Order: sequence, then C-alpha cells, then structure tokens
Amino acid sequence: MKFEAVTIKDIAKALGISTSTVSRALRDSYEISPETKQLVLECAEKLNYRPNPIALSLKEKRSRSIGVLVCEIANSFFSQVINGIESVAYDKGYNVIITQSNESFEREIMNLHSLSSRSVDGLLVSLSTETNDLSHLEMLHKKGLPIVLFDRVTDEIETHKVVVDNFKGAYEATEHLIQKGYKRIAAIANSEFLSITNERLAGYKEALNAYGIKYNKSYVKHCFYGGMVFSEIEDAVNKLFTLKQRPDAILATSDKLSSGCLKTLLRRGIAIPQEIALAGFSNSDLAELLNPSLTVVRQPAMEMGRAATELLLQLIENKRPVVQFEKRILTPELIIGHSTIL
Amino acid sequence: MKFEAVTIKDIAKALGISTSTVSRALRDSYEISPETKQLVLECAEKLNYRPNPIALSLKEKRSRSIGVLVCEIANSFFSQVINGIESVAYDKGYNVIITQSNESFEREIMNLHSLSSRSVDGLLVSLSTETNDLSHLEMLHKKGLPIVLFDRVTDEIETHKVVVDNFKGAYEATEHLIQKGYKRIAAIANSEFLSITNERLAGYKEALNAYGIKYNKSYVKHCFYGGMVFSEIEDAVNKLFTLKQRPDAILATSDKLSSGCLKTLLRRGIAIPQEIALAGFSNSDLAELLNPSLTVVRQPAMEMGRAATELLLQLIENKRPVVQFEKRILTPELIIGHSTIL
DNA sequence: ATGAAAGCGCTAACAA
DNA sequence: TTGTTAGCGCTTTCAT
Repeated sequence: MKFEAVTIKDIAKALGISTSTVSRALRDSYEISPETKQLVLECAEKLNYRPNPIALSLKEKRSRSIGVLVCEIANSFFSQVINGIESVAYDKGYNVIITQSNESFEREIMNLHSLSSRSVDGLLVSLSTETNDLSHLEMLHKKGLPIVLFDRVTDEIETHKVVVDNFKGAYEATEHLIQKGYKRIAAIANSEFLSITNERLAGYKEALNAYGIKYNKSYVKHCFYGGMVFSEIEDAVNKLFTLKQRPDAILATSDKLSSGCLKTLLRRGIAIPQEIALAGFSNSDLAELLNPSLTVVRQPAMEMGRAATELLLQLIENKRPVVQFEKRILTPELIIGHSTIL
Repeated sequence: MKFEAVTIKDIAKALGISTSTVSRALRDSYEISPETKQLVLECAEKLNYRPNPIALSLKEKRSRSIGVLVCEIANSFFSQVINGIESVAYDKGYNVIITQSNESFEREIMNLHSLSSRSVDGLLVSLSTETNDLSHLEMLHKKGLPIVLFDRVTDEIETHKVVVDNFKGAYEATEHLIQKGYKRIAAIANSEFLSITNERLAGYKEALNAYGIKYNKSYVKHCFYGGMVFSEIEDAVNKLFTLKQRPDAILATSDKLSSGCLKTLLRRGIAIPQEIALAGFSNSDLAELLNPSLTVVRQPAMEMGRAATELLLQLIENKRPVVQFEKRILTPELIIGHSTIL
C-alpha cells in the first residue's frame, strides 16, 4: 500500500503550465518570471509537493547516500565511529547505509556488492578480521567508486585512509606496564591480516625492545575471529596461564578483546592487577567504571568517523580525479586505571 | 568522477537485439527462447552487468530501503537493536538507513522528513525523549507510509509496536531491592513524555505498593534530556543525596542513566551497595564487569530489532492495507549483581 | 519469440 | 519567458 506522491506534473496540470516551467520555477531559475515562480511555489506548498529523490538520482547518476561497512555495529568503537559518520553525512545531506560483516570475509564481499550495486556514491570501509584477499575492494576502487578506509586499512588500495596511531597507542600502553614493574607482558590480538594487529604488535614489541625486555613469541596470542566467538578469547587467556613462565600482564589490542579478557579473568577469579595486570584498547564509556577500572588506549572514534566522511565526500564531490591521497593519523589517548596500578 | 555502469542497452547493442528482449531474458520470462536467454545471460556475465536499483525504484515506486530513527547509535541498547534490524533487513534484501535524533525533537522531525522524502519504504522509529507532539509522525502515517514503533512508543499512532514489558522489568528490579532490605528506593527516569518512563515508573510504584512502601515523590527524578547531558544525571543524584531522608537505593530506568548514576556515585566515592544500592536498565555487555557488577534489567534488544523489522517488512509487502495491528511485548531479564547485594 | 514505444519523475538542450 | 522533447535505466503493454 503506497501513497501517491505529488509530482511536478500535478503542479503543472493544476496551473495549466508545462512541467519544465514548474521544474525551473522550483529551482528558482533566472528565466522564469517572478509571478510564475510565486504561483508555482504556492501551489507546491499547497499540494505539499516533495521532489522525488529517486528520479533525481536516476537523472544525476548519484544517490546522495554513502555505504558503510564495519564488522559490528554493537561495538562501542564502531558505534562511535558511525555516530561521527552520521553527523557529518546528515549535515551534508547524505544518507548513511550501514552494513556489518560480523568479521566474515564472505559477508564483507556480499555487503560490498550489495552496497555498490545499490549505487551508493561512495564507501566507508573497515575490513573484517578474516579479510586477506582484497580483490573485491580493488575491483570497486578501479571502477572509480570513491572509497575511504578507516581503522582497519590496507596498503593494497590507494585511497584516503583514516587511522589512529596504533603503534604509539600500543607502545605507550606497553611502556606504562613496564614502568609499573611488569616484565612478562603478553599480548592478545586479532588476526595477522589486519593492519591494526600488526601496527599494535609492532608498538608492543618496540616498547619491549626499548626497555631491554626480550620478545617472547609464546606471549602473543591471536584470535582469528576477532573475539566474535568468546571462547576464542578464553582459550587465549587460558593458554597464557598454562605457560611455565606465566605472564604478569596482558595487553589486549581491541575493544572486544579487552572486555573478553577482563571477563575471563574475573570469571576465573584472578586478581587484577595483583596476579596479572590488564591494559587494552577500548572505547567503552564504562572503562573507568569497570572492576578494576581499566587502563585503556582510547581512540578518537567519533573524530575518525567524521574525518573519514569528510574525506569521502570530498572525493565524491570532486570534479576531477583525485591523485594525491591522504592518510590521516589521529592520536590515541592512554587512560590509566587500576587494572595496571594498585 | 563516476564509473559508467553497464546497462541492458549495452547488452542489447552487443547482441543486436532489443532492450525489452534483454530485460525479459534477464527476468527469465517464459516468452524468451532458451537460446536467447543463454546468450543474454552470458553477455550480461561477461560485461559484468548489474541492474540499476534506482531505475527499478523509480519504476516500482519502492526503494527497498527502510529508515531507522533512534536517539543515539552509540548506546549499547540501540546499537544492539540496530544489529537486529540490519540482520533481518539484509536477509530480505533491504538497505537500512540510520539516523539519530540525539534526543532532540527538532532533529527527530528533520530526520523523519529527510527519510520519508528519500522514499524509504517504511520507518522504524523510537521516539526522542523530548517528543511530546506527534503530528509529524501522524502525518507520515496517514499518508500510508508503513511505520513500526519500538521501545519508545506512543498510543497516538495505530501501528505495529514492539516493546519490552517495562512494567515487569521495573517491578522486578524494585521488588528485588525491597527483598534485599532496601526501603527508601529512589528512581531516576527520562522525561515524562516517554512511554518507557511511565511504564517503568508504574512498575516501580506498583512494587512499592505491593510491599507496603509509601511512594515518595521526591525520590523520583527526571532527566529531561535522557542523560545526553551528563550533568543532568549528576544533578539528579546529588539532589537525592541532599534529602533529609536519604534514599538507600536507586533504580535507574535507562542504559544511559544507569551508567551515569554509577559514574556519579563512583566519582563521589560512595560505596555501592553499602551506602546506596544501584539497579538499572542496561544492555551493556560490561554490566557484570562493573565495579560493582551491576544489577540490571536487560532487554532483548537484538530480538526487538528483529521483530520490529519483520513486522515492518510484513507491512510493506502486504498488498492490502493492514487494519489489525500488533503490539509485541518482549520479556526483560533481571540479572543480579553486587550493586544490590553485598 | 521478439520489437517498438510509453512511462516512472525529473532536468535541460533546444525551440519558439 | 515559456513550451517541447529527449533521456536517465528499466519494465511492460501492445504490436508483429
């Protein structure tokens, strides 16, 4: 059951003029007499005319909507990014179409296809943890679809990128742990496919190195599904606990992994930070309210969403092809809680 | 810079046949010979043809997209609802366009207008805490736009609704507090315009009543902006603390209010539950990890999103006008933590 | 079994 | 200043 919308045709008929006159009057064209404009405007108002954006899209070959792909909407980091995206898009008159991969490569491909075939004007993408092959994105990119990558990016695609200084974030968190006297620092990370995994682990290793602590491979655990399966995190933590040289601290390198670690430790009744300290990347508003309050690397998530959207709209609205791409690097913030200090 | 998409025209030209034949072949019409079909399909495949959804929308007068209005995306409850919405919509081939009101009435109106004028096929709406006047929604509804309300609903609009049993949730939480020995139970709620406010406060009052505790008006504080401004919550808590008969427990009736209360209490260094107990509606995954673990009324948020979307799609895809509307009431769950028990 | 043509709502080049 | 017409990509009636 649909409601019949008023079209310029209706206005034209009502006024006994042509549709093009109506169209021009509505767009306030210089070639229409003030009287006619007045008439048309009044009539449009009276009939409650609303331009049909679909007809416009068909004509202009643009939909004024942008597609977003994140791994999970219900994740504090990503929901904050989306918040930023929505706010900028709204201001510029764009719609935001959101999809989630649930960290599945297959789903990522399907979403990307669906979005592009629904003719979004551009794409804002954060890769899934399973993603290793980028041909699907590469194809869309080559076709000329504007794409901006954020958070989980890749060097294989030349376009604007917005990330946080992951190296710095992990370095500072690790340094903090070291300075607080922890020596056997473990790390729990996503799959090795992800840029954030490698950058964060690099920061972690460099901090160890800077303080003369030997890097121990068995202290690093990967969660291939990014913690979408809770048992993955549990297993990782449990494995760390079976090591003869048990770690005295853990650095969790994502939101989901941080909360998963904390949950596992609390459920096992392990004292934090007495038995083991915990620091993690997290954007939850509740970090400071946790038990114990969590030492976190916090990312300017909303800012990331805003920046990515601005860059994308710039790309979309640029007449000439952009050749110079920008990688915007935002600064994370280390917030110290009681999970690393008594 | 746009990329030229392949159209049926291109296929027709390549094959030296008419566009209508191509169109029919692609839709597997019975009137096309198997050979032609084969040819067309192969050619479409080769040219990587993708139907233009916008052209289809224009023709069919439907966009296969639904609009969502929530007050805030970066809120665990709503992001979980959106998760549910996205999953059902994805399965059914619909796009989800998300907007947020930030609890502003004005923004709600603008979003709703924007969504409807962008010809979404239907709307999934949760009202802002400022919303008292429903004429904007009423208008769209009268025009025949399918609408399903969820969580924050109103009786003024006759359509499908999906809510949680707010009365029950608040009743049980209050009852739990009473059974644990608390006698002076305060409540912090959103604006009185909201259905959830009234239903939850009704459950709270009824529980007090059932246990012979007199309802004390000064124990109930409203946050008009739903806690979008943190100081609002702080003020509410502070006011409770200035009462001569200081409350010994607080029931916070929304996600944002729960975390805001906890934050205020922790920052003031107030012992929970010794000095004051705290229970609240919350859908955060971290509730059990808080300090202290929070007694919460948890809503089946994802389920709510799924149900609302199913009802909306049913409404959209129904040929004949629906006259019998359904109010689906989901059951909340009380999860007991240490914020109400030592 | 296939093609020609109209039409969805709108804009714009061209005519008048 | 205004009207006529074609066309955006696709479907569909009506011819053939």
